Amino acid sequence: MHDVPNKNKKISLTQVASAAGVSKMTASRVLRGEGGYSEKTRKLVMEKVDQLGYLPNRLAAVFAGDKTSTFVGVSIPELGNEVFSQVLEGIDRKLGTFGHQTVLGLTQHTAEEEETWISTVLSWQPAGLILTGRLHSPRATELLRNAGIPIVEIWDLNSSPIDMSVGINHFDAGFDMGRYLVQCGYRNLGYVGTSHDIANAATTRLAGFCKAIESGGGQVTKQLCLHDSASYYPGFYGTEQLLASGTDIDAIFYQNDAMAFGGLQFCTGKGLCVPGDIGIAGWGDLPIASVLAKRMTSMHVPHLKLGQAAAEMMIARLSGEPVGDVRDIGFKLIPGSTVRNLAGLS
Amino acid sequence: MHDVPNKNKKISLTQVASAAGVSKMTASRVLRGEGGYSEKTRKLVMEKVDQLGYLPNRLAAVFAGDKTSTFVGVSIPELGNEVFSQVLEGIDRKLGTFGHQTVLGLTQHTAEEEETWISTVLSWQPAGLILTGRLHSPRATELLRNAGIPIVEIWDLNSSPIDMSVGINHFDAGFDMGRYLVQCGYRNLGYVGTSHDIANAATTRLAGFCKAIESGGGQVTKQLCLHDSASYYPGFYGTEQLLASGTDIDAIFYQNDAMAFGGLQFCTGKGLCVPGDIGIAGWGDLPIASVLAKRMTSMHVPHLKLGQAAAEMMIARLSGEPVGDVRDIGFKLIPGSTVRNLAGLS
DNA sequence: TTGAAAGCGATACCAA
DNA sequence: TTGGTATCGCTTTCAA
Repeated sequence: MHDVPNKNKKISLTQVASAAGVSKMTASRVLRGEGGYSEKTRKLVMEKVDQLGYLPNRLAAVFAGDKTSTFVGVSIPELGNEVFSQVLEGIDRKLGTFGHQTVLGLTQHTAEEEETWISTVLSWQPAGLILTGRLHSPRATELLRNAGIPIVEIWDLNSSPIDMSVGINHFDAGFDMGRYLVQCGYRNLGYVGTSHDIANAATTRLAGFCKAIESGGGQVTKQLCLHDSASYYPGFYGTEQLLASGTDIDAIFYQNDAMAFGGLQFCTGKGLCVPGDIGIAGWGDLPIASVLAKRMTSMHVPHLKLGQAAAEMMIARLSGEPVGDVRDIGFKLIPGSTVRNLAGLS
Repeated sequence: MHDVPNKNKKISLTQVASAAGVSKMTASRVLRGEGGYSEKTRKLVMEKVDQLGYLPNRLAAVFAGDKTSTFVGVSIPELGNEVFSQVLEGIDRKLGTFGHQTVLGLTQHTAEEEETWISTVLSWQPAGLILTGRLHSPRATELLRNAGIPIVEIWDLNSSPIDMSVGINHFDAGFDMGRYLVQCGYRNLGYVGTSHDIANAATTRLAGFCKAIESGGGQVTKQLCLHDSASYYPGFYGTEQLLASGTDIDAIFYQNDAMAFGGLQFCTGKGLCVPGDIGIAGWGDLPIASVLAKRMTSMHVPHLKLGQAAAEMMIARLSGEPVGDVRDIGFKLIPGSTVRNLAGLS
């Protein structure tokens, strides 16, 4: 049908070698650029490679060398939350630079999905694993401990990781946000987020937040955890639900900026002034925040950098360089203008 | 350190078999549930599997069986554009349901990156490939034609695909949007998008858009293609640049809703009324559109469904079911309120 | 119902 | 600078 010479025919190294009139070992050496052959031989072999359209079978190579593959398994809860798509982008770009491939796993925030995915991906002899979150099922934990490959747990900083960890301390980040709102004079707080079957970073953040509010003499009157994705519309209707309950909330903390923007739109639509009538605080300093007229009160976390850092730790470990176990990537409060700024911060 | 029996030891099928006192063929049969063994044997083998913590080596299995793996390579231009993260989510979830794994490739919209990635991923003997876009380098095209595995080209509908294709006709979609704006009375249009080294769906869309505008007696006075990602802030500053050029534009068409929202924010910030002073049309009907006070004029495309459809075609093909070559997933104009609605559509 | 032997495509190791 | 041979973990094939 198409006049390509090798349609649907798999060419093996042996065929290349015999076409070039050398042994397959020589051909193998040339292809790996390992050295130990003459320039003439190299040319001859490469010529045949092009001619025959030879594609190496990496499966066989890994298998023969008793090595791991260049795969890195990466688990992410969901892509609908922009936070995680940024992290994934950071990881994949960096891994790609070093010749590794991402094998993706969307766990939908469940430990069960994660466990299934871990055992499958391990059977492909990956070079390493990058996992979002620190909570795994008992069997998953055992699999990970026995895997004998580098493992980076990201997002929620883990002071005693299975192997390595990159992220931030979400309790502290939540606490800082709570403390800031207290400083701004808020006492009667609400929270809108999403819930999942396993405790996660957002839960930890909320715990830190509550702690700070309570320490400051306030309280988190109403916490709403929707069974939905952490996106714009859930922020919108979550706010509606929260305010409908009639409690006299003076500010709302959201799981991320997307939800916060949804909430902002709901409030504005109802004729509420932000921050005059109600304060709004988001999380993540997501791209949308950069175009809003009022800077969103939020917490900046370098998501892309976090992903890159995770990939870098992985690669350093794979190349035998010394790597620290734990890396705190940091966060930064964005005071913004969607809460009253009595704190005098800028 | 941990009292697990098999820490860092790889258990092979042979070891399981000898522990169970059977041959490795019997053990292999049990593990694959292939039949041809007694219940007693099955129990015995499975017991040892649990005891030893055996994890199969799928690399070896694929290799031995001379089959393809359960990998499906999926190339996506970028995750920063929410359109693509939705498509990817649709693909991965569906593939996962059928026991396949996504090997991700972010091509950054370049044919060169795509080519490199294709040849790498092919060397892992994937079951199939799902590629975003229809334009590939000559070598990539040859590799794809010779790969002998199912290939789905998504996003930009391809009437003569390499193998299969799912998506929409972007020219038609762009044309429809253009025609609608003409019907609404707009004649002097602007465009803000991003550019890449290869022509892509957005380019095709723009071509259709221009065609419609010109057929209607208008013109697309200014087209801005930024070297940036198709996100909020580029929409914002792109609009600034466009309007600074002084041409008397009455409406702007954007590459997607995120950019359009950025533009909307810029216009509003400058005191322009939308759609009174200027019309704004986005693309994709992205999640943010659901919380805006004014419904964004846009084009709905079922991104998640598109991803799922691609995965379904792949799986149907892999299981030998008959599959059509081309599937049009459709689009739907959202008239919205960010353009003057003289057309009387609702 | 079970097992023994061959072989998948490459690399490691040792010899020439 | 080159080549022969064993081997990786599993499945296929054929025989018992």
